[in-house]
Amino acid sequence: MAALKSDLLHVLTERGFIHQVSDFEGLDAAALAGRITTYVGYDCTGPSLHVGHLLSIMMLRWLQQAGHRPITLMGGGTTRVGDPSGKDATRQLLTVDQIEANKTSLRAVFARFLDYGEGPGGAMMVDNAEWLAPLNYIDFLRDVGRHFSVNRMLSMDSVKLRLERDQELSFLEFNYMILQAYDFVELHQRYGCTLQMGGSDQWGNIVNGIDLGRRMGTAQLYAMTCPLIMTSSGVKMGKTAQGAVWLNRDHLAPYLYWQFWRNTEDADVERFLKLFTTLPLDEIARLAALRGAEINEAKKVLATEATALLHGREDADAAAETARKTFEEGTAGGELPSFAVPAVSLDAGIPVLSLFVQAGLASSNGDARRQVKGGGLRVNDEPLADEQRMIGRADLVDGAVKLSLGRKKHVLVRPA
RNA sequence: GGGGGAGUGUCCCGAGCGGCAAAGGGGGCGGACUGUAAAUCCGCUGGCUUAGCCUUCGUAGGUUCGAGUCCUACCUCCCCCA
Repeated sequence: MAALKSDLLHVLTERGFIHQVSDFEGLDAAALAGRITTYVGYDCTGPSLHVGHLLSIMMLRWLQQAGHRPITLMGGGTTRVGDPSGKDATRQLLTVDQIEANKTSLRAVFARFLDYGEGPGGAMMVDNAEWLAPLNYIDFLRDVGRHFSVNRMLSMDSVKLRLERDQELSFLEFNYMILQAYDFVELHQRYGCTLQMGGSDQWGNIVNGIDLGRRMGTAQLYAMTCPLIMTSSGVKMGKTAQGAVWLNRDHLAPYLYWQFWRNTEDADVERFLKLFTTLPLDEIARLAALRGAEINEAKKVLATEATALLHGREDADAAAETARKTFEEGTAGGELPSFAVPAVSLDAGIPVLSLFVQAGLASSNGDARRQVKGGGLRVNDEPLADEQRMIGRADLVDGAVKLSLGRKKHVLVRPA
């Protein structure tokens, strides 16, 4: 690979964002020559994005920073079809209403990372339902479908894997790659978009778009993918057993988001600082050099910076302060998750077990009971030994009762 | 259409001579040790008003004192033949 000349590829490379690029030199030259327009597509399969999406958003952010124009493409049309990539089985088909609701709910997050201003480098939000929904079947087959070879489609990973494992692949899903390829061409024709980025599982779909573009006479298009992030222990990042690590604050409070980053494994700290914060590399190198318990300082910086990008500096600092009070002072910080109980029932007294269940720290009374036996529950930092205990007004400390499961999960119960 | 095989604990994989709340993993949660890390060790992992009761093995019936296990029908998936 020749020395990189463009800021764009330089930054993305040294921060570890790049997994594959279709034509490194060509893209480098294009980025150097002028403003390029790039898109990343987001399916509307859920009500919120999660940390798995963050990598591509950060790429768009750096790209905009380097003077180029990002497009966030909402998959209002493609989600009605469903991407088979990386999925074992057909997903439940979402209704159009659900997709629309999801789309609305996803939008806000992007504005935290990208500038949707009017300028030539301003980001754009586009929905592919705009051109996919009105398509006429016969026309589409003749104009676009004729460029696709079924022989080749069958050899694509997303299709091949399903066939090899004898897993159902509906004709509907089989069409997904055609629509995504067409999106790229459409975005090129409408907005001069020449680069599509995405996760490494999107490589095949993106390259299809480049091919289709060539056949339909667009300028040279480019593909760039980012790596699939696994934690050092080999788990796909952001998929906890409780569910995804959501970006929308009504799905995951800033404090809990901060906690997610704070609990990063030592071995991942440097990589995550590069990918998920905008700190300069020499600062990151300094933090990553910390050893032993000192690396916790780096984790706090990671947590605060990553949270600040998404939720703002103020909420990030508040989360950090709450964590400090909770974990270093052993008191209760104000940003801890809280849960309100009617004042009258508090006066009457509430059985501890059911209180833990209501607070979401136990899934059933039996679960809570087991946790008591295992020594995992605390009330106001006192280990809970008596599962019959009643919680009442007398247990309020500074207006709240602090319930804890293990050392990390705390909920404040307040009268309402 | 004909022949064969499979569906087990609402996270997954998976054993299961008619006595089964059902082996064993993985994952998860908790405890110990630590640094809110990793590794390691230990415990837990259907519900309840917990010496007991209730609900679970694709669905619905049946045989039996007793069914995940045997019988019948049906559903779904896979393989071979057409």
